[in-house]
Order: sequence, then structure tokens, then C-alpha cells
Amino acid sequence: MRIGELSKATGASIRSLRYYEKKGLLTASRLESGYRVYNPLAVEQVRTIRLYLSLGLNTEQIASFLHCVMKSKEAFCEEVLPVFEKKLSEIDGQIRLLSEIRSNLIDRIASIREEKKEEKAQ
Amino acid sequence: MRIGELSKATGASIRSLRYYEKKGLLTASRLESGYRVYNPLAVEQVRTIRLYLSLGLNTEQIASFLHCVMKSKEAFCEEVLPVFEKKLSEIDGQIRLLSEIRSNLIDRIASIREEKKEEKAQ
DNA sequence: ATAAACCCTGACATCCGTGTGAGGGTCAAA
DNA sequence: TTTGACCCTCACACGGATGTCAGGGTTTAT
Repeated sequence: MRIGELSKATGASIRSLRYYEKKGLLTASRLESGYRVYNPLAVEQVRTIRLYLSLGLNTEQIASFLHCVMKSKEAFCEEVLPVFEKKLSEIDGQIRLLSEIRSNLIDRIASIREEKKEEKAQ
Repeated sequence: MRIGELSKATGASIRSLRYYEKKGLLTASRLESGYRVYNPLAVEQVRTIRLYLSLGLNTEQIASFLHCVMKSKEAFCEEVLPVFEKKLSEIDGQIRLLSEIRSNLIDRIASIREEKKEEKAQ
């Protein structure tokens, strides 16, 4: 299949498919014209790439284990666990930070509402 | 005071102080040489700017109410509440998304650990 | 043969506060 | 006066996946 078909089949833009190739996540053979030609399995592969991207992994991390998870189950790929654990701890950190900011904002909003109430009361 | 002193007094880099000025958050008069000269109140102003930056507001949002909060209390500035509320809802959205990803990762990590246990058991 | 649809590479833009470096002027103490 | 510390503006880089445009070649159906 050509790049336009793969794009439609996966929802990834043509731009993105070329980018995944550049990052070593996807390969294609070429026609004499230079057109990329994809194996039908590429559809599943692109879906897998996008799944991991949606988990916040970057292309380098995905590249480190993609060849394995395409052949075997995720659980059988040595590389996967440390990447997931690293990502999880990053996310925990982000959630902690956002939660602090959230509390701070909530306090400030509450104070402002209080002031407004008192203003009216006068 | 000059920019280097203000930088030391506030912890903001000289680069950042110039940037705040460009964004309309900070003003300075100039010596004939072109050197910036700051009012002593600038120290408090820069601290205020950095406080709001740390809450995730951008320079444009801060600019929209900074002149007011430097004169009056936060609660008396009309502009503040809607900005805080907008930011809060963004943060809630971010936390929700991160929490989904977090659950997904935790599930996957647990599955992998399960597999490993079974592997050993054999 | 011609038009429409498809594909190619390369490169700039995005977000946005901050780091950094070039190239050059100013101030203060020795 | 010289030296070192300080200041100025301008401009590129970052992060990282994606959008988009330019300029040009290919395929396919009519």
C-alpha cells in the first residue's frame, strides 16, 4: 500500500508517517519513482506507535522496544518495563506539581469569592 | 538599581528581566548610556510576576492584571478571577488526562509483572 | 494526451520562557 | 589609563510531534 492509504487506514497524517520513518519506527520499500510502499502489517504497526505516543512516550523510547512488541507480547519484551516505570514516575511528578498549583488556585479563587461576598454585604 | 542588582535580588535571570519588559510586565527608565534603572518596587513586582508564572499563567495573562494587583489586593482586581478559573479548568483537564495515562501504565506494568511471576513459576 | 490525484524532499512555523553567544559600549576602582 | 565587571541589542537554540507551503515528479482514469 502507498502512504495515502496507510494514512487513511490509521488516522495518522502523511506527515506523521514520514516522521515515524525518519525516527526509525516504520520502514517502507520504494518504487522506482521513489514512492513508499508499505507492507499490510504496517497498519497494525502504526496503530501501535500511536498507542504508545498517546501514553506520552517519545519516538526514541518507542523505537527502543517496538520491534519486540510487534513480534511478541508487550510483557515478553525486556525493554518495556523500565520505560513504563520511568514514564509513570514522570507522570506522578507532573500530577503532584499540577495538584499543588490546583490547590493554590482554588485557595485564591475562594479568597476572591469571599471578598466579593463581603463587598456585597456592606 | 540596575539590572544585575535586580536579578540578584529576585533570582530572575537578566535575560528574563529583559523578557518581562518586552512583554510589558516591567518598566525601567534609562541612563544616558542606555542602562536600565529600576525603582526599588521592581523587586516586589518581579517576585509577583514569578509567582504567577509558577502558577502556570503566561506573560499575557499576567500583564492583563499585574498593574492592578501591584496596587490593590488580588481580590479587588476584576481581571483576576476569570484568568484563575480558566487556568484551573485547564489544569483539571491536564490532571484528568495524566490520570488516565497513569492508570493505563499501571495496568500494563502490573500485567508485565504478572507474566514475570508466571515465568518464574514454571 | 490531459487532468486530477497522488507522491517526493526540504524547510519554516508552532508553543514560550529561558540559555547562550557575538559584537560592542560603559562604569568604577586601581 | 587600564582592567574587569557590568550593560546594551540582536539572534539562534531548545523541545518534539505535527501543520503547511514550495517546487516538482508520477500515476491513473478519462
